Amino acid sequence: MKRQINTTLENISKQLNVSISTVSRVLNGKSKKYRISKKTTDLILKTAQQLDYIPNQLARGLRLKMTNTIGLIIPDIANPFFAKIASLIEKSARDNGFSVIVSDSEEKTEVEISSLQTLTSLKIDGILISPVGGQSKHLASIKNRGIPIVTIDRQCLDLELPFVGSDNFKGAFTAVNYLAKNGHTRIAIIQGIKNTSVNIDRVNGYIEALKENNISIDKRLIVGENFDERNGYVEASLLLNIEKRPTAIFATGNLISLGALRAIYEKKLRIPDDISIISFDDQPYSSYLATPMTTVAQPNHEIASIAFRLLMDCIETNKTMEPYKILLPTKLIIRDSVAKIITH
Amino acid sequence: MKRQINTTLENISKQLNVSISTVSRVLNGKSKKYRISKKTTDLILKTAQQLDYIPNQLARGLRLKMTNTIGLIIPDIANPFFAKIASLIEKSARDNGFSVIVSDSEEKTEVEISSLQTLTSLKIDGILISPVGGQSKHLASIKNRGIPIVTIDRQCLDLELPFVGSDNFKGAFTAVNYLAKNGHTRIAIIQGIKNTSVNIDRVNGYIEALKENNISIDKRLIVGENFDERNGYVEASLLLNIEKRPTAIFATGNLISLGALRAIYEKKLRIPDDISIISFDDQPYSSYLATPMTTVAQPNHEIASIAFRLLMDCIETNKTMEPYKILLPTKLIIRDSVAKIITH
DNA sequence: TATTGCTGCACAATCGTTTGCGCAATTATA
DNA sequence: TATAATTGCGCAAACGATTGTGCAGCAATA
Repeated sequence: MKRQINTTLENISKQLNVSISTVSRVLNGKSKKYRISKKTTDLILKTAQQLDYIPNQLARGLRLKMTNTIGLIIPDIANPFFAKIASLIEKSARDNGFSVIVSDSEEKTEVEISSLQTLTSLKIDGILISPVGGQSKHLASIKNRGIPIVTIDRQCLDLELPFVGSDNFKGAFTAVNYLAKNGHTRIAIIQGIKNTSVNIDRVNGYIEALKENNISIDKRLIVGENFDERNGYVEASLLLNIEKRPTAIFATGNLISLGALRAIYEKKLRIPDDISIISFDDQPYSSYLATPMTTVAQPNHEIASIAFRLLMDCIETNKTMEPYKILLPTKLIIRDSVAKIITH
Repeated sequence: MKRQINTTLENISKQLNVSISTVSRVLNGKSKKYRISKKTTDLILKTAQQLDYIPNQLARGLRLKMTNTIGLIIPDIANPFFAKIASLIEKSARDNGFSVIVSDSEEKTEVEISSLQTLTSLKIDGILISPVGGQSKHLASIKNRGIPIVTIDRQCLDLELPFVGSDNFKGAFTAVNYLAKNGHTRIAIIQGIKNTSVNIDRVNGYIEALKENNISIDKRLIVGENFDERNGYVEASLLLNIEKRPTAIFATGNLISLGALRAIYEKKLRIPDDISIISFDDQPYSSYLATPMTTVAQPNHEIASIAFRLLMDCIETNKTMEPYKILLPTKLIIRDSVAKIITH
C-alpha cells in the first residue's frame, strides 16, 4: 500500500533504450566480462547516479539466495556484556558488507525458537547465537537446514556446533583460587541460569578451586538461577542472613554482582571488610565502585571478531562446518574487593 | 551457491495436486474469502506442517512491498543508554511482528549515510534513528523517498522529522539549578557532540540555570566535544588543573561522567568534598559508585515505546507524517555526589 | 431443457534482479 | 569476396510469493 517511487533497473534501461540486463551488468561492474562498450557503461553509470538508484536487495536476495545479512540472537541486549558483543559484531559485519538483525531472546526458549523462525524466513546467510540453553531441537533444525550457525559465549550442550567464548572454567577457577589463597574458606557462588554452558563451567571452576584448596563443598553456598540483577540481590540477601555467613561471594555475571552490591549496602556491610566479592565480567565502572571490584575480564573483542570470522568461513566455504570450539583466556583484574583473611 | 533444501509453496502444491495460489491462500488464512473447501484447507495445512514450511520473506516482501522490518541507527550500541533503548525497541518490534536491523553509526556521518543506504536497499518499512548531527541531506532524502522515519533521543536540527526524546533543556536546567541552589557558582559542563540537539539543549539548560541564579557564564568552564569516556577523562583532567577550579561538574552523558570519575580519582580528589558532580543518564551502577552519583534519569521505556508507536503510525497511515515532537520529562535522582557549599 | 447461481479452484501477471545463451553487426583473416 | 572471429548487447527464465480474474462443474430455478 505504499507509493514509494523507486528507481529500478527497468527505469534506467527505458530511459537509455538498453536492456535491463545490460544495466544490471554495468552496475555490477561486469562491463568487461560482458563486453559492454565504454560509452554505454558510462552512460548507465551516470544515469544511475542521477536517478539515485539503490538496488532492491529483496529481489537480489531472491535471485542470488544470498542476502548479506546475518542474525544475532542474544539473551539480553541491555546487559553490558552482550551490548558490547553486539556492537563489535555489528561493526565487523558492516566492515564486511553485512547487516545484522538483532534479536533479544530474553532468556526464553520460545522467544529463541520464534526468532530463529523469523530469521530463517528472512533468509539470513548465517546465525550467531548465544543460546538460552535447555532444549536444542530448534538449533538442530537450523543446522539440518544447512544454515551456517555459530554459538557465541554459550555452547550448545547436546549438539555439536562451532563455538567461540571465554574459558569460563579456568576463569572461575582462577577467581575462586584467588579467594582461597587469600584465606577465604566460606566462599559462596551466585550462579546464573543453570543449564547454560557458561554457568556450568563457572560452577565447575569454582568447585575445582575449592577442592584444590581442600575446602569442602557446602551446597548451601551454591545458589542462584539467573544472570539478572534481581537474582544477585535476592541470593546475596539470603546468603548474608545465614548463620555462618560466607566471607566471600563469587558472582558469575556483571548484573549479579550489581544486585549483590545492593544487598550488601542495604545491610550496611562493607566491602571487603565485612564481605569480599569477585565478579565475572569487567565493566567500565568496575574501578569506580565504592570499593573498586576485582573482576574476571572476558576478551570481548576477540570473542566477537573470531565468532564473526568463523561464521563467515561457514558461509563462504559451505562445508559441513566442523564444530570448532574456541576457548579464549580470561584475565583476573585485581582491585580492592577481596580481603586477606588471617587464620591462626 | 547454497543448497538449502527449503520447502516452498510449489512443493506443497505439487504434492497435493492443487495450485500454488490455493496453497498460498490457505496458509494466509484466506480460505473462506476464496472459498477453499475445508478438505483442501486441512490437507494443505497438514502437509505444510509436515514439510516444515517457512515462507520466504524476500519473495513476500518483493511482492507485497512490505517487509515487517525496521532499521534502528544509533551512535553507539555499547553505550548503556542506547543499549537499553535498542533492547526496548527490539522487544516492541518483536511483539508487533517486526524485526529490527541494528546499525551503529559510531557518531560518523559517513557511516550513517551508508547505513541508511543499506537499510533502504533492504526495503525496511521504517527507520528509527538517533542522528549523528551536522548534515541532514541524507535524512531529507529518506523523507523524500517516502520512507517513514522518526528520530529518537536526538532531533534533526534543520529538517522537520517526528521526534521522541527527553526534555533535555529542562533536565539540564534542573540539574544545574540544583547545583546552584547548593551554593555552587563555579560549575563546569562537559559537553558531548556539539551539533547534536541533545547537547545543545543540555548546554542551553545549563546556561539558563546559571542566568537564573545570577551566575556569570565562564566560557572556560564549557568544555568537551564527545559523548565518550575519553572525552570525560580528558576534559575533567583539564578542568581540575585550571587555577580556580570548578566546584562542580555537570557531565552531559553517562560515559562522560565515568571518564570524569577516572580523572578525579587519579588526582586523589574526593567526591563531593573536593568536587561535586552530576551526570545525565542514570545507570544501574550509579548508586554503588564510590560516591553514589546524583543523576538525571531519562524515561527510556517511554522513549522507546512511544518512538516505536509513532513509527508504526507513520507506516500504517502513510500520511505525510506531521512532524510530531514529543518531549518526555526527566527526573533528577539525588544521591551523594553534590556538596552543599556554605558561603559567607 | 435452458438459464442462472454458486462452489472450488487454476491461470497468469507481477515484484526487481541475475545470468546463460544467442544473435546481429562489425572487423579481421584468408 | 567469402569465412571466421570479435564486439556489443538483448531475450527470457528463474527466484517464491500474492491476487484479480476466469472458468469449469454442479445444483437450483424457470
